[in-house]
Amino acid sequence: MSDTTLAKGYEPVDVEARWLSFWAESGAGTADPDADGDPFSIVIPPPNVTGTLHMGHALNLTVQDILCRHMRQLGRKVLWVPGTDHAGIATQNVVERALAKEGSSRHELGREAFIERVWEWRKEYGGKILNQIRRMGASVDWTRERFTMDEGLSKAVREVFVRLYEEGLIYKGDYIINWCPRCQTALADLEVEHSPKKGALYQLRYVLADGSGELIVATTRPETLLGDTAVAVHPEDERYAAFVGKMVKLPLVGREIPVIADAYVDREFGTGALKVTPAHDMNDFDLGRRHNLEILQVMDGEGNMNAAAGAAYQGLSREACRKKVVEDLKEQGLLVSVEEHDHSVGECYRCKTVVEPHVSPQWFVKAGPLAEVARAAVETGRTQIYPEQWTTTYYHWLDNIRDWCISRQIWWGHRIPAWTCQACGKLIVARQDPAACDCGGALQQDPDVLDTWFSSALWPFSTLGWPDKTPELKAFYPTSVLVTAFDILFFWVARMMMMGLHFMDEVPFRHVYIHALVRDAEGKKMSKSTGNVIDPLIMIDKFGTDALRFTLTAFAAMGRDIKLSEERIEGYRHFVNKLWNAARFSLMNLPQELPGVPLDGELPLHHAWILHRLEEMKQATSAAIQDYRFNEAAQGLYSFLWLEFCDWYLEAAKSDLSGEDEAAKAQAQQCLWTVLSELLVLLHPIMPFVTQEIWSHLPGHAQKDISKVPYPAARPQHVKPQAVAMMSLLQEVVVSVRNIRSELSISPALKLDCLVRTADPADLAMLRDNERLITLLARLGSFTAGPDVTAPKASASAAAGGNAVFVPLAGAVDFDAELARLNKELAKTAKEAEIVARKLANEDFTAKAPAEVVAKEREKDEMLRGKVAKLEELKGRIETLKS
RNA sequence: AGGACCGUAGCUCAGGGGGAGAGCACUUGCUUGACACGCAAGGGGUCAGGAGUUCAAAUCUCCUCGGUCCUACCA
Repeated sequence: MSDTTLAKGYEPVDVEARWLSFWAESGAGTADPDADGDPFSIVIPPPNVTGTLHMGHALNLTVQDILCRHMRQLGRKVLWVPGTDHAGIATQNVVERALAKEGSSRHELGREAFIERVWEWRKEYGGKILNQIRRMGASVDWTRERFTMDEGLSKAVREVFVRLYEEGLIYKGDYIINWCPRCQTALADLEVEHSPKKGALYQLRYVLADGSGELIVATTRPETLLGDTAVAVHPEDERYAAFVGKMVKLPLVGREIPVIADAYVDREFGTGALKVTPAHDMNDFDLGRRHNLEILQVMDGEGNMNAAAGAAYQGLSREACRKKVVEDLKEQGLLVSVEEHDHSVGECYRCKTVVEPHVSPQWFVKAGPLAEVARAAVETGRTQIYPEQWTTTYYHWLDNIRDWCISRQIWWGHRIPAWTCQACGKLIVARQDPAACDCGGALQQDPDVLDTWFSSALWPFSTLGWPDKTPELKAFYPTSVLVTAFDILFFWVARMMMMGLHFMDEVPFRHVYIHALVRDAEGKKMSKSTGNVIDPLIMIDKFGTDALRFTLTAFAAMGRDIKLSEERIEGYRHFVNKLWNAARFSLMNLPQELPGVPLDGELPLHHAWILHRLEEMKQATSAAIQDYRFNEAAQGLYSFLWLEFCDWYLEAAKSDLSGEDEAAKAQAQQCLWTVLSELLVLLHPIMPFVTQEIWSHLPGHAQKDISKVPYPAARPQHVKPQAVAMMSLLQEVVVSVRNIRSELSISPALKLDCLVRTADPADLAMLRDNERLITLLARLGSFTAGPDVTAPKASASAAAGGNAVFVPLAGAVDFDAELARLNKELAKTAKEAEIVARKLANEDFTAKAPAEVVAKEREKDEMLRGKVAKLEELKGRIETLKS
């Protein structure tokens, strides 16, 4: 497989396809519960089966994959469970739309045939998203893929439902819930989205039945007056004290309803008198229960007025009814005023229809006791949330939690395991479908299904086989970390916490990592309707998976949203290509058989320096990934590869690789191979494909699958911080020559000479040792360093540290240009020197600041003084020459 | 109403008590033996504003202004 030539540019398409099938065949992600090593496990946030991959998924998958791949490198036993969610309402809507196109409907098909149809749909489209997960390079365990409607997971759902019912934590009752008249189903509070709407505030006249006065009430929904069963005022409101206990005549209807007193009423709002419609308003419902008011429904499930609304209004839609009611009131002189009023209106999160509060028999989970435990688990640190700021949000939601409505009047989902006896009316909740009631009566199963999030809440343990006692459950629960975006913190994370703690007696995950939301370049949330979606697959086809993954990683700073644009991904493709070309160059200079030179003892500066920096990168990269600082890992590797490895090390190594010194050449090959190999392993979790492709061409590796290569061990003998200081002096000398060349417009082709005068023995030794290197990097004809180097008359000069750098110029020197150049550098350096000097002059600083800070400042002071002095001297020299 | 986050180079953003950074864009010069998806050298900042804590503040605290988002309520 080893091959020393690579194509000139990196072409991701073939490479990715090749390694995807390689990893699929080798079962790269397959976990072994009995293997050695500390377990590390993640369950994927299951995307909707019928959905397609969006950028949020792409980021989510990238983060999880980096963690999993890195943990494998560290020798952990890793399980990453993939899967999908049945997304009840959303999926049912999609299939219903398809049916509508065919001129059919679910009612025409009937329940069983419809469900059959959804399964077919799932079979056809459910594979799409899984394939997209594959394309992202996600190293999940495909042998353990799950779907929320699988047999095993359905069993878990039923077990949980029955147990919660037996424990009194699930109950059924007639309550007011959010109802979507279009989807024809109940919605949980969370599934209602509020958006501000322009509306009107109507003031209506309610006349006392005994004719002794009138009350003006304010309302935004005049049509609901048909269902009013009281008028409420604040008990301490003097304006209305006399009215309490009396009856008023309901306008248009004529029914007499009581005036009640309740502290809920806000005296400041409107007129301070509130019409009470228990059947059609959440707060009125509570009010009605407190005062034993009749619950009068005047609307049906489709949002149309029913018989109870009266003959004049029956059959009208809620919108039409409002118009007619207002007209009728106006006619009768009962409409006092109409003013504009902005308020927020609840909409169905799936279809955006205005939600109608609706009283109906529903199933609820008593959330309080579960929430308390879920809160405590985070408080005591059993589960940690990253970034930490989200814990406040998590607490706040749990502290104000209301019972969770879990029944949905749709067909696609887990059917509620409850039966009512047609004979005696007994309610049976059971694990196994019962045949008949004890009384012998026939049973009818509850037609409703469960909220999709009910099954999602069990995901961390249901996917591992619960309620059976499986090896997976034993080895991998609790999972290590949950990776998700904040928008499902309540929907999903909090509920998994509740269920996991209740049924497993242990948190579902040790950590929760909340990552960014991916937005468009303007910071708007990407959505199909706005048309600002960037399709990850199109980006993958265009720039490659690695470029996309690296982009997302580099921008994935904790607690921040990502503004993504195509140009950015394109930019990181250049980085992938840079790596490719660095490898290409390396391979051109590496033999098939590694020389096997040991890299110890005193090494030439550039080798010692890059090996030291590599040690730092190894330490920093792993630490950053384990702390969820993915952007730091990516940015560190980016600048190491580009600005250090490519710009300096490879250039420096050219002097060895193309030279005649065979020993130096062999040593350089060994060092280059070592750094490149380990760098590939470091980059692999972020960019699996390109690193694998290069790896497969590199000689000397028995393990051809880079995903199986352990993280490189630390080499303490290569930690040499002095090498960094020496290398930066070398760089400073080289840069100063390049600067002279550039600013004095000297052709790059022209070889210059360079002389350095230095009083420092260590600097001198280094400069002399690296003559060949400096000559190459600065494109010199000759290089001389010494303690008493004299400056040729016609020469440009610069300061490198406290050393003088001279570049003799063949022709006439432009003294003015040279002076300007030196002055610029002097001004910059003098400014820095002054800041440091001022600091050191401050006695408080030298007395109170930590010793190492003061020492560092003194060192800096010395260096800057030296440089300033040198620049002044050089400047003086030019001035003398000029005159 | 309550809460969270953000304001740093033209743009997008890192950093988070001790030398103001990156990418892109910009200027200049380059067929330098992997790379023009490139190389080299540059220009560019009141770290939103104000006050405080500190020997030292872009960084911590408070206030003001501007922006984003979440939760709740809105008869």
